[in-house]
Amino acid sequence: MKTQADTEWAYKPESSPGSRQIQLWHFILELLRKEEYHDVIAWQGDYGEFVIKDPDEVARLWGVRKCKPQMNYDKLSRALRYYYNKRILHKTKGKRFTYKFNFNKLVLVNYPFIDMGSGRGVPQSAPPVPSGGTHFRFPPSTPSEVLSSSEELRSPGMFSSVARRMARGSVSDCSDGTSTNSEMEETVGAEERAVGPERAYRSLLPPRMPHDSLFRVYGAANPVGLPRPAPRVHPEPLSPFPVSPLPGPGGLLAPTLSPALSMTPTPHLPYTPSPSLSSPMMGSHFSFNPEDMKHYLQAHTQSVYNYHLSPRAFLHYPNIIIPQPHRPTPEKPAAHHLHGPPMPLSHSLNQQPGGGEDGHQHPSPFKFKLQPPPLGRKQRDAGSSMAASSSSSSSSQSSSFTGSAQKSSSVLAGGPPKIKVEPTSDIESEEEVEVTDISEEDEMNHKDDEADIFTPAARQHRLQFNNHHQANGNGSSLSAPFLPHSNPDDDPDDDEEVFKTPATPPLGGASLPLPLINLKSEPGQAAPISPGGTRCIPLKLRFKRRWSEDQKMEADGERDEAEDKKVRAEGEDEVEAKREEAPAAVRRVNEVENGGGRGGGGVILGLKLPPPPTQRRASSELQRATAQLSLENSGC
DNA sequence: CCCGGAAGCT
DNA sequence: AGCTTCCGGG
Repeated sequence: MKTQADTEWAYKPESSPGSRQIQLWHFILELLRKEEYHDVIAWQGDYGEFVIKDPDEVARLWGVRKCKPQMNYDKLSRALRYYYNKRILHKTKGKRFTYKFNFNKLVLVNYPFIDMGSGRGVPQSAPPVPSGGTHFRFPPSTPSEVLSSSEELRSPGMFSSVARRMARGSVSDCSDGTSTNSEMEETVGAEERAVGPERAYRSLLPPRMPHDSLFRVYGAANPVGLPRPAPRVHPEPLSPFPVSPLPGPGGLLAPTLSPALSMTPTPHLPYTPSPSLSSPMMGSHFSFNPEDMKHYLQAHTQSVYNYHLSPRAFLHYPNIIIPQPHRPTPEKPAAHHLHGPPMPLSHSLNQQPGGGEDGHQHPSPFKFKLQPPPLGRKQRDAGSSMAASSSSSSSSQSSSFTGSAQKSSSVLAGGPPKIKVEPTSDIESEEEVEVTDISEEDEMNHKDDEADIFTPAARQHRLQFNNHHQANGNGSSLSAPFLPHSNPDDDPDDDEEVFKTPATPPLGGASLPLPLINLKSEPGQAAPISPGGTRCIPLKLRFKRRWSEDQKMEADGERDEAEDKKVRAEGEDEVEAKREEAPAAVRRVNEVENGGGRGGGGVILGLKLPPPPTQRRASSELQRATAQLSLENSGC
């Protein structure tokens, strides 16, 4: 077994063996979210894409942080490359010093609140991600990781921890993480606050902004999805992070809401039952009653599942379930299509029914699982992986579920937990052990059974997802997790494959577990809905439709490295047209920017966006701060 | 520049 | 596990 021990390390901030210290990608994120460093590294382009304007500086900073004076871009880039396999990052081909995070659902899901950069200039490319936390990890790709879940990630805790971490200064000292806790430099806080408002606006403005939606959702929804991170606790509205460095085992619920959230008009939070989904079912009579909530949730969940969202995400929250797709419902598919405002869906849930504010501590473990590593790459994977896979088998789930599940079962599910259990059939490795998320498998293989059931469309959908892989970055992955469709943009970046959130738990899970199951089997309870039997299906269909439309419109572009993809399959997808890549123009822009930036140009750039329609503007603030770098130098 | 294998460190 | 170092290759 794997059990916690194995996985723990993942969360552990600094203590874990192996990795605990700050991880490079965390560090990158950290820098990205700070204005001070916009001269050296900044979001740019597609969602999750960033450019290192000053490689040497970034490397230097990294070296400082890790106390590796010898660090240089060559080494740093190697480390970055190392992330390719993990699927945390990938290179944006054609653009120098430009990489892209594979944000996916996972991140969002897990750390929705994070706002990434928030900084002002954050382009759409900026994904909401937690920046500073060390704990925060992407989904694991290995088996062992898969299970990880426990400690921090688990719901509330996770958030809090993340938040805390965010608080800490980025570069700062070289201290190992060991004692990190104490550290905290306030620097961040101050800045952030100041900016707060701006950000907020920023987020509001952009059409697409995924984050926005997320934030909102979360804000509103927090309660919903998670056991609720302490809702009321908001630290400060403006301040992005609460500050507590250490995560306590349990306790900290810091609400780490993203600034955005706070900023956002709260109006919807509380109320707003989510128009979107409301559709048939709850629409009219939605209330915050527990029951309603339950139904609501279920419905969403189902939809989501069908969509291929990762179930895991949902699983995490036994009781509640997930936020669901933010997207407004599909009712109108056409409506602008797009970016529409993210609707609130989740928020509705948020409110926990009944008073729920209180407690909640569900232990749901958040486990993330990632996909198997890159198998594609070369020999290494190939040979070994194959072998391994065969052996794999199931193992698993048992461990994972157990605990948490029990408690909350009643909530949603009511029914028997159906969680699934697939023995991982083919999946490669133990990874699957966990709950076996179907989704993953699907994604990977695209076999999905579940979805198909519902409709062919679904299938397509998935395929598309898979195929896209890199889609343009529409970015939107954020929503993906919760919402399948959120913006038109959102596409799964691709990585969807990679990041999946595994879900967790069991129990409560019962409700969520598998789509198939749910749908079909769920008897009374499950069906939340409405009178007819329509319940989920309709929704699903709608979503799909929408999705399809969106996808087509967007057509993703870049497939860049098809390498990965090739693995998956061949098949049928292809429907959509893929654009070859972002147009040259884009590149040019980038280059220009880059060049300028590095040279001292100082230009920030801001915008550019390749993709579709939405765009955003950029802000021009930048320079301000190089001085701050000095902070870091502290001494090692 | 960028890519990854390989070895080594923690 | 997660880099860090080196390094040959494109």
